[in-house]
Amino acid sequence: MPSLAAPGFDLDLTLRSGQFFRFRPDGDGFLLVDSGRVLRLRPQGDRIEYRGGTAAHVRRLLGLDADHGAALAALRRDPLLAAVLPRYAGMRIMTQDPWVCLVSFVCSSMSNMKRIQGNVEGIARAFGPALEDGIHDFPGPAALPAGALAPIRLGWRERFVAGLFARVDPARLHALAARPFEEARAALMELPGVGPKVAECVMAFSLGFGEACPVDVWIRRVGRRLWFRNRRVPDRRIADRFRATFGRHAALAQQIWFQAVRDGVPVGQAPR
DNA sequence: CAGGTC
DNA sequence: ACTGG
Repeated sequence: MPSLAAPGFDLDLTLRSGQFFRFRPDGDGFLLVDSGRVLRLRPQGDRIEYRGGTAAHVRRLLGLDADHGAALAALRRDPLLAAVLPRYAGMRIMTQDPWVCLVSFVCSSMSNMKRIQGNVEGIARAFGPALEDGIHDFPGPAALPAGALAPIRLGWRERFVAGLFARVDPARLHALAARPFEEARAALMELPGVGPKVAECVMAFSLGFGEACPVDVWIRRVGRRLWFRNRRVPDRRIADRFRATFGRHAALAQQIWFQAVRDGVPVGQAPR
Protein backbone atom coordinates (compact mmCIF):
# COMPACT_ATOMS: atom_id res chain seq x y z
CA MET A 1 0.00 0.00 0.00
CA PRO A 2 1.43 3.42 -0.93
CA SER A 3 2.01 5.93 1.82
CA LEU A 4 2.97 9.55 2.24
CA ALA A 5 4.79 11.50 4.92
CA ALA A 6 2.58 13.21 7.48
CA PRO A 7 4.70 14.04 10.52
CA GLY A 8 2.65 15.09 13.51
CA PHE A 9 -0.61 14.77 11.61
CA ASP A 10 -3.66 13.56 13.56
CA LEU A 11 -6.06 11.99 11.05
CA ASP A 12 -8.66 11.07 13.63
CA LEU A 13 -8.71 14.56 15.17
CA THR A 14 -8.89 16.28 11.79
CA LEU A 15 -11.70 14.10 10.43
CA ARG A 16 -13.79 14.33 13.57
CA SER A 17 -13.45 18.12 13.81
CA GLY A 18 -16.47 18.79 11.63
CA GLN A 19 -14.83 20.21 8.51
CA PHE A 20 -15.73 17.30 6.29
CA PHE A 21 -18.56 14.82 6.51
CA ARG A 22 -17.99 12.09 3.93
CA PHE A 23 -15.93 9.69 5.99
CA ARG A 24 -16.46 6.67 8.18
CA PRO A 25 -14.27 4.35 10.20
CA ASP A 26 -12.99 1.48 8.07
CA GLY A 27 -11.00 -1.21 9.82
CA ASP A 28 -8.10 0.49 11.56
CA GLY A 29 -8.42 3.53 9.30
CA PHE A 30 -11.07 5.57 7.52
CA LEU A 31 -12.96 5.52 4.24
CA LEU A 32 -13.47 8.93 2.65
CA VAL A 33 -15.30 10.07 -0.48
CA ASP A 34 -14.16 13.24 -2.26
CA SER A 35 -14.13 14.41 -5.87
CA GLY A 36 -15.26 11.12 -7.34
CA ARG A 37 -12.78 8.98 -5.40
CA VAL A 38 -13.17 6.49 -2.59
CA LEU A 39 -10.08 6.89 -0.43
CA ARG A 40 -9.03 4.40 2.21
CA LEU A 41 -6.60 5.90 4.70
CA ARG A 42 -4.67 4.39 7.55
CA PRO A 43 -2.27 6.20 9.88
CA GLN A 44 1.01 4.36 10.24
CA GLY A 45 3.36 6.22 12.54
CA ASP A 46 4.32 9.49 10.89
CA ARG A 47 2.89 8.33 7.56
CA ILE A 48 -0.54 7.88 6.03
CA GLU A 49 -1.14 4.79 3.96
CA TYR A 50 -3.67 5.36 1.23
CA ARG A 51 -5.58 3.52 -1.46
CA GLY A 52 -7.98 4.74 -4.13
CA GLY A 53 -6.47 8.09 -5.10
CA THR A 54 -3.26 9.91 -5.83
CA ALA A 55 -0.83 11.20 -3.24
CA ALA A 56 -1.54 14.73 -4.48
CA HIS A 57 -5.27 14.32 -3.90
CA VAL A 58 -4.78 12.90 -0.41
CA ARG A 59 -2.30 15.59 0.53
CA ARG A 60 -4.56 18.37 -0.68
CA LEU A 61 -7.69 16.93 0.93
CA LEU A 62 -6.02 16.46 4.30
CA GLY A 63 -4.25 19.81 4.26
CA LEU A 64 -0.79 18.26 4.25
CA ASP A 65 0.61 20.65 1.67
CA ALA A 66 0.56 23.62 4.04
CA ASP A 67 3.69 24.61 5.95
CA HIS A 68 2.43 23.34 9.28
CA GLY A 69 5.55 24.36 11.16
CA ALA A 70 5.00 27.99 10.21
CA ALA A 71 1.33 27.70 11.14
CA LEU A 72 2.11 26.32 14.60
CA ALA A 73 4.66 29.07 15.16
CA ALA A 74 2.00 31.66 14.33
CA LEU A 75 -0.52 30.03 16.68
CA ARG A 76 2.01 29.98 19.52
CA ARG A 77 2.26 33.76 19.37
CA ASP A 78 -1.01 33.73 21.30
CA PRO A 79 -0.29 32.42 24.81
CA LEU A 80 -3.79 31.09 25.44
CA LEU A 81 -3.86 29.12 22.22
CA ALA A 82 -0.29 27.99 22.89
CA ALA A 83 -1.54 26.47 26.15
CA VAL A 84 -4.03 24.15 24.42
CA LEU A 85 -1.88 23.55 21.35
CA PRO A 86 0.00 20.43 22.48
CA ARG A 87 -3.23 18.45 22.35
CA TYR A 88 -4.37 19.83 19.01
CA ALA A 89 -1.16 20.38 17.06
CA GLY A 90 -2.10 17.51 14.73
CA MET A 91 -5.14 19.38 13.38
CA ARG A 92 -5.06 20.44 9.74
CA ILE A 93 -7.41 22.47 7.58
CA MET A 94 -8.75 20.23 4.84
CA THR A 95 -9.40 21.29 1.25
CA GLN A 96 -12.41 19.38 0.00
CA ASP A 97 -14.63 19.78 -3.03
CA PRO A 98 -16.26 23.25 -2.74
CA TRP A 99 -19.71 22.21 -4.00
CA VAL A 100 -20.00 19.39 -1.47
CA CYS A 101 -18.65 21.69 1.23
CA LEU A 102 -21.23 24.35 0.35
CA VAL A 103 -24.16 21.96 0.55
CA SER A 104 -22.80 20.38 3.75
CA PHE A 105 -22.58 23.67 5.61
CA VAL A 106 -25.94 24.92 4.39
CA CYS A 107 -27.26 21.72 5.95
CA SER A 108 -25.33 22.51 9.14
CA SER A 109 -27.32 25.43 10.49
CA MET A 110 -28.95 24.60 13.82
CA SER A 111 -28.06 20.97 13.26
CA ASN A 112 -25.42 18.61 14.59
CA MET A 113 -22.57 16.66 13.06
CA LYS A 114 -24.29 13.31 13.05
CA ARG A 115 -27.36 14.68 11.33
CA ILE A 116 -25.32 16.73 8.82
CA GLN A 117 -23.37 13.60 7.94
CA GLY A 118 -26.64 11.70 7.47
CA ASN A 119 -28.04 14.45 5.24
CA VAL A 120 -24.93 14.57 3.04
CA GLU A 121 -24.75 10.77 2.74
CA GLY A 122 -28.47 10.68 1.99
CA ILE A 123 -28.13 13.14 -0.88
CA ALA A 124 -25.21 11.14 -2.30
CA ARG A 125 -27.07 7.82 -2.02
CA ALA A 126 -30.23 9.21 -3.56
CA PHE A 127 -28.79 11.22 -6.45
CA GLY A 128 -25.08 10.54 -6.83
CA PRO A 129 -23.44 8.12 -9.27
CA ALA A 130 -22.25 4.84 -7.73
CA LEU A 131 -18.48 4.55 -7.28
CA GLU A 132 -18.38 1.17 -5.56
CA ASP A 133 -21.13 -1.01 -4.18
CA GLY A 134 -23.05 1.11 -1.71
CA ILE A 135 -20.75 4.11 -2.09
CA HIS A 136 -21.91 7.05 -4.19
CA ASP A 137 -20.20 10.21 -5.31
CA PHE A 138 -21.92 13.45 -4.37
CA PRO A 139 -24.21 14.57 -7.22
CA GLY A 140 -23.34 17.72 -9.14
CA PRO A 141 -25.83 20.57 -9.20
CA ALA A 142 -28.79 19.91 -11.46
CA ALA A 143 -32.47 20.70 -11.35
CA LEU A 144 -33.98 18.17 -8.99
CA PRO A 145 -37.58 17.03 -9.47
CA ALA A 146 -39.92 18.89 -7.12
CA GLY A 147 -40.06 17.13 -3.79
CA ALA A 148 -37.08 14.90 -4.59
CA LEU A 149 -35.26 16.12 -1.48
CA ALA A 150 -38.15 15.36 0.88
CA PRO A 151 -36.87 11.89 1.91
CA ILE A 152 -33.56 13.46 2.96
CA ARG A 153 -35.41 15.17 5.81
CA LEU A 154 -33.56 18.44 5.70
CA GLY A 155 -36.42 20.30 7.37
CA TRP A 156 -36.42 24.01 6.60
CA ARG A 157 -32.97 23.72 5.03
CA GLU A 158 -34.54 21.86 2.10
CA ARG A 159 -35.50 24.97 0.15
CA PHE A 160 -31.95 26.32 0.49
CA VAL A 161 -30.41 23.09 -0.76
CA ALA A 162 -32.90 22.94 -3.64
CA GLY A 163 -31.92 26.51 -4.49
CA LEU A 164 -28.24 25.58 -4.53
CA PHE A 165 -28.87 22.59 -6.82
CA ALA A 166 -30.77 24.86 -9.20
CA ARG A 167 -28.39 27.82 -9.21
CA VAL A 168 -24.79 26.92 -8.45
CA ASP A 169 -22.18 26.66 -11.19
CA PRO A 170 -19.34 24.55 -9.75
CA ALA A 171 -16.75 26.11 -12.07
CA ARG A 172 -17.70 29.58 -10.83
CA LEU A 173 -17.58 28.31 -7.26
CA HIS A 174 -14.05 26.90 -7.74
CA ALA A 175 -12.97 30.17 -9.35
CA LEU A 176 -13.75 32.05 -6.14
CA ALA A 177 -10.55 30.57 -4.72
CA ALA A 178 -8.60 33.06 -6.84
CA ARG A 179 -10.67 36.11 -5.85
CA PRO A 180 -9.93 38.55 -3.03
CA PHE A 181 -11.32 37.55 0.38
CA GLU A 182 -14.17 40.05 0.59
CA GLU A 183 -15.24 39.43 -2.97
CA ALA A 184 -15.42 35.66 -2.53
CA ARG A 185 -17.28 36.08 0.76
CA ALA A 186 -19.84 38.43 -0.77
CA ALA A 187 -20.36 36.14 -3.77
CA LEU A 188 -21.01 33.15 -1.52
CA MET A 189 -23.47 35.13 0.57
CA GLU A 190 -25.57 35.72 -2.53
CA LEU A 191 -26.46 32.04 -2.45
CA PRO A 192 -29.56 30.74 -0.66
CA GLY A 193 -28.95 29.67 2.91
CA VAL A 194 -25.44 31.14 2.96
CA GLY A 195 -24.73 33.76 5.60
CA PRO A 196 -21.36 34.86 7.01
CA LYS A 197 -20.78 31.68 8.99
CA VAL A 198 -21.45 29.25 6.14
CA ALA A 199 -19.56 31.46 3.66
CA GLU A 200 -16.42 31.37 5.80
CA CYS A 201 -16.74 27.61 6.31
CA VAL A 202 -16.73 27.11 2.56
CA MET A 203 -13.82 29.53 2.18
CA ALA A 204 -11.77 27.87 4.92
CA PHE A 205 -12.52 24.20 4.22
CA SER A 206 -12.68 24.15 0.42
CA LEU A 207 -11.34 27.31 -1.19
CA GLY A 208 -8.02 27.67 0.59
CA PHE A 209 -8.73 30.92 2.47
CA GLY A 210 -6.64 30.40 5.59
CA GLU A 211 -7.76 33.77 6.93
CA ALA A 212 -11.42 32.72 6.96
CA CYS A 213 -12.93 32.33 10.43
CA PRO A 214 -16.43 30.90 10.76
CA VAL A 215 -18.00 32.29 13.93
CA ASP A 216 -20.50 29.86 15.44
CA VAL A 217 -21.91 29.70 18.93
CA TRP A 218 -18.74 28.05 20.29
CA ILE A 219 -16.25 30.42 18.71
CA ARG A 220 -18.46 33.35 19.74
CA ARG A 221 -18.09 32.19 23.35
CA VAL A 222 -14.32 31.71 23.04
CA GLY A 223 -13.79 35.04 21.28
CA ARG A 224 -15.77 37.02 23.83
CA ARG A 225 -13.92 35.35 26.64
CA LEU A 226 -10.47 35.81 25.11
CA TRP A 227 -10.65 39.34 23.86
CA PHE A 228 -13.83 41.16 24.83
CA ARG A 229 -14.18 40.57 28.59
CA ASN A 230 -17.13 38.29 27.93
CA ARG A 231 -19.14 41.15 26.41
CA ARG A 232 -21.48 40.79 23.45
CA VAL A 233 -19.78 41.90 20.25
CA PRO A 234 -20.69 41.43 16.58
CA ASP A 235 -19.44 38.17 15.07
CA ARG A 236 -17.51 40.15 12.49
CA ARG A 237 -15.36 41.69 15.23
CA ILE A 238 -14.52 38.23 16.55
CA ALA A 239 -13.56 36.97 13.10
CA ASP A 240 -11.51 40.12 12.46
CA ARG A 241 -9.71 39.63 15.77
CA PHE A 242 -8.80 36.06 14.79
CA ARG A 243 -7.46 37.41 11.48
CA ALA A 244 -5.54 40.22 13.19
CA THR A 245 -3.96 37.72 15.59
CA PHE A 246 -3.32 34.73 13.34
CA GLY A 247 -3.44 36.10 9.78
CA ARG A 248 -3.68 33.34 7.21
CA HIS A 249 -3.74 30.80 10.02
CA ALA A 250 -7.01 32.13 11.47
CA ALA A 251 -8.94 29.15 10.12
CA LEU A 252 -6.63 26.71 11.88
CA ALA A 253 -6.80 28.71 15.12
CA GLN A 254 -10.59 28.73 14.86
CA GLN A 255 -10.76 24.99 14.24
CA ILE A 256 -8.49 24.19 17.18
CA TRP A 257 -10.50 26.37 19.57
CA PHE A 258 -13.71 24.87 18.23
CA GLN A 259 -12.49 21.37 18.95
CA ALA A 260 -10.99 22.32 22.30
CA VAL A 261 -14.11 23.93 23.74
CA ARG A 262 -16.26 21.07 22.50
CA ASP A 263 -13.85 18.73 24.30
CA GLY A 264 -14.52 20.74 27.43
CA VAL A 265 -11.11 22.38 27.61
CA PRO A 266 -11.55 25.53 29.69
CA VAL A 267 -10.71 28.69 27.77
CA GLY A 268 -7.68 30.41 29.17
CA GLN A 269 -6.26 27.43 31.06
CA ALA A 270 -3.90 24.67 30.13
CA PRO A 271 -5.65 21.39 29.35
CA ARG A 272 -5.39 18.63 31.91
C1' DC B 1 -31.18 22.01 22.33
C1' DA B 2 -28.27 21.52 17.98
C1' DG B 3 -21.56 24.70 14.30
C1' DG B 4 -27.63 30.19 11.27
C1' DT B 5 -30.43 32.28 7.82
C1' DC B 6 -33.99 35.08 5.85
C1' DA C 1 -38.98 27.35 11.84
C1' DC C 2 -38.07 21.20 10.66
C1' DT C 3 -36.31 17.24 12.95
C1' DG C 4 -33.86 14.03 15.88
C1' DG C 5 -30.72 12.49 19.70
